[in-house]
Amino acid sequence: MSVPPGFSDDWSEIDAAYDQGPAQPAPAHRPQGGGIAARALAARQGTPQAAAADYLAGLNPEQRLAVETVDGPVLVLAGAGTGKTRVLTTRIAHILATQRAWPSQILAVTFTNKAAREMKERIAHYIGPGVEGMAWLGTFHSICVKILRNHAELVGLKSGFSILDTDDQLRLMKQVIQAEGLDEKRWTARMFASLVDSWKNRGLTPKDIPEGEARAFGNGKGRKLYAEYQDRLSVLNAADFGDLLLHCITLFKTQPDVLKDYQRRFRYMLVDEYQDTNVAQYLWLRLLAQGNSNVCCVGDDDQSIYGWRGAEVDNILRFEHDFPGAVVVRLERNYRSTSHILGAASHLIAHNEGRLGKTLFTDDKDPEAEAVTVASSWDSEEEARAIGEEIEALQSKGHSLNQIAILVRASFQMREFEDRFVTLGLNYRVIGGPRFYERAEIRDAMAYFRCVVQPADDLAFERIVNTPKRGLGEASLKLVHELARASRIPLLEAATQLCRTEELKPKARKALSDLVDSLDRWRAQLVHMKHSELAEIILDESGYTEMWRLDRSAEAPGRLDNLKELIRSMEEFESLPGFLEHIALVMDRDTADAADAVSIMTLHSAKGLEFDTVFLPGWEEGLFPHQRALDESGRAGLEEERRLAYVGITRARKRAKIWFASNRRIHGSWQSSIPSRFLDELPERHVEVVESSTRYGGYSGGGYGGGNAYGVSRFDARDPFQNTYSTPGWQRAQRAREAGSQDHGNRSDMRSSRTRAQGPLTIEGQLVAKSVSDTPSSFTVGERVFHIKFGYGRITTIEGNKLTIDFEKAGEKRVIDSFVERH
DNA sequence: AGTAGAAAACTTTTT
DNA sequence: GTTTTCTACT
Repeated sequence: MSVPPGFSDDWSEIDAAYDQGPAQPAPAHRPQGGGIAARALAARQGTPQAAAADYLAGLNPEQRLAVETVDGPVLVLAGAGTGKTRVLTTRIAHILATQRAWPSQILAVTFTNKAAREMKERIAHYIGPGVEGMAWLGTFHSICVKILRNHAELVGLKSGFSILDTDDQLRLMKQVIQAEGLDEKRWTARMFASLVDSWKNRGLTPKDIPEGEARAFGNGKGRKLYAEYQDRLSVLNAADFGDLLLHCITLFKTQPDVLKDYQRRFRYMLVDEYQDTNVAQYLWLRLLAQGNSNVCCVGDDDQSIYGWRGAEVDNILRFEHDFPGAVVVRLERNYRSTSHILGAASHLIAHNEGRLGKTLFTDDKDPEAEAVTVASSWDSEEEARAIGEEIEALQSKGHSLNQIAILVRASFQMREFEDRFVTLGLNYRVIGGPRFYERAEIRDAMAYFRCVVQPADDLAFERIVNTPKRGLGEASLKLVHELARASRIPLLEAATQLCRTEELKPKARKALSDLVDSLDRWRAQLVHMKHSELAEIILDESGYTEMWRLDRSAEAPGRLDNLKELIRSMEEFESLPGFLEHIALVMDRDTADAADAVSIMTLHSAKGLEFDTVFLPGWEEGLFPHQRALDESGRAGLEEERRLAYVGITRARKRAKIWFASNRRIHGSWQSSIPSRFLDELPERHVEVVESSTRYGGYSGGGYGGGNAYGVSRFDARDPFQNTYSTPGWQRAQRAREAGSQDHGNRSDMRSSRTRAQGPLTIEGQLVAKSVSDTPSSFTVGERVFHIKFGYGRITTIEGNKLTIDFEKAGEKRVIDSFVERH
């Protein structure tokens, strides 16, 4: 297999640059005109500082130190909004302008494609089109792929290896588990996948994993399964995400020459979001940095939110130890947010232990600055409604929707906002969300392409062999599999051979040989046909497009659109292999949406962004902090959730608006909720508790005998470092919850005295919606009741507080007793 | 072989 | 509430 086009070119160009070697690149090669590099060059005879002032101007002393300390290890602790990206990009500009290295000799690593793209754009500002020479600016994964493509054979792969997505990965693991004769229900592929992932994140190959962990899975067969899986991958000439790093590390460890080559190549290394690196990434960097130690890591321990996928905050905490003589620069001057927002965020994050500790400050002294607000609502629906209203109000005051974001903890929260905004006709865009490439139709299409490009890609073949339906069922496929296994050949090869025999039923044989022939034909066309055209032909001739055209379901047209979009985006690439790689690594599609729209996204995907106004809904115990984080990771989990909260608040420039709802639907049933403990951890002087306009919320409360669940006293003066579980507000909230369940029996009567739309009572609201109850309902079978949505009906069955009602108009429904009234 | 209907499982975050 | 997976039927 040859090197896919697009790589070989890069490589020779880089080699050329590399061979020319150090410090004095010929001026002729410099980007034409404009950039600072040229100007710096011109000013070279004069004082370097004068020339430097161009791009160094406007940096504060700390930033400047971070930029100018180019030799030796540097750790930049950059708090939120302190100009982190600016430092990184200026530093690169500085290295280039001072002729210390060629663009191709700088390794700049980010985590997301977005970050890489952004960095590239910003560097282009300084050096013009010369950025294109920065071949080694990218995500960890994309850089690893680039390296592996050139040395694949040394780690048991061929250069054209394919990169598996999670879907393929799971199917392959399932096969491995089955082959071992294990119960797939007891040992699911999903469990195995996360286990393997965690091993790979720690840089462990099958032989390295601790015996205990190896034994814990699959009746003690963990290690064997892992080895088996890796074997299958290498037979398939494929790598999963974790492999990209792992193989790279193996390569560096086993091939000193190769490592040395890269060590010399990368004269300067920069790592963004260092707090998110996992052990494997750390090892990788360590190996490269052994050459020269010109490593600059930028990060913020307070924004480490990816511990669940193997990120080691420890990497950043340990930096000085790992890289002796490291210069540590703290960036604490915040240029983004008002002092209220900073005050709230800093006070919150101060509740975490085990942080390097930074104190953000700002010069912003705007007397008009708005305090961070905390508001409450009856339920999540009303939360969406109220936030929608606030956004409309902002809009009518001339605020741009692009400057407004809603940041949620979990993606299921997004739907309610979408629903509401659709009703309001408010423009919104969901960022993150289900990825384009993850959609079934895109995957199917990609599987076709993969089969054409990589005949040995069994997983792709399996995916499309009977999509669309060709009458190739289990029985036929079993034969193909058996032959493939027996002769150690790829499935496609086995299928081809099988078609020449009489083993298959005539119908199946015809179908299979048609497919095989088509694949061969397309492969032949690959050479001389434009890849986007060929792609269209493949989808048409395979009957795949037809399949969706005939599909009468609501999604079908959208899927066809997606396929068109896929073909269209293909045109931007030189070749089919190049495109396949792009899809595997760059999961997000560019939504350069110009339209004015509110952004809706998760807190995780909001990292690195900023908005004038940020809405933070769903600050409730169990949701945020998320129950699972607490259950699985205890205190560390809580601290990570708190960092997430910190990230959320610090996204705001001018306004941060926190919300919580008293009731939320989780897993389909209503659950009452109590306010997040993080609310207790906000400092009173920067926070304003807002009276909910609709008065459902439990926040300011009142009226309920014996005190209010979480009102007034939430911000009682107290020691800020006290254990959060014992804060007055937290305890009170818990007491209120207990009181609530005891009183539960009474409340249907209270409830029936009013309709839902009028009730101002706050605590009652919390109780009403409790759907899980062993207290018997006060209703009786046969009673005639009224439901706000379904109208009148008669109760046929009662189970606890769940009623089955035969409605006159709506038919039989199961509803919670609190939503009906006697009639 | 394929489909329809029902039960079961699953819902944190993602390169 | 939704999606996936299994089972039973055509």
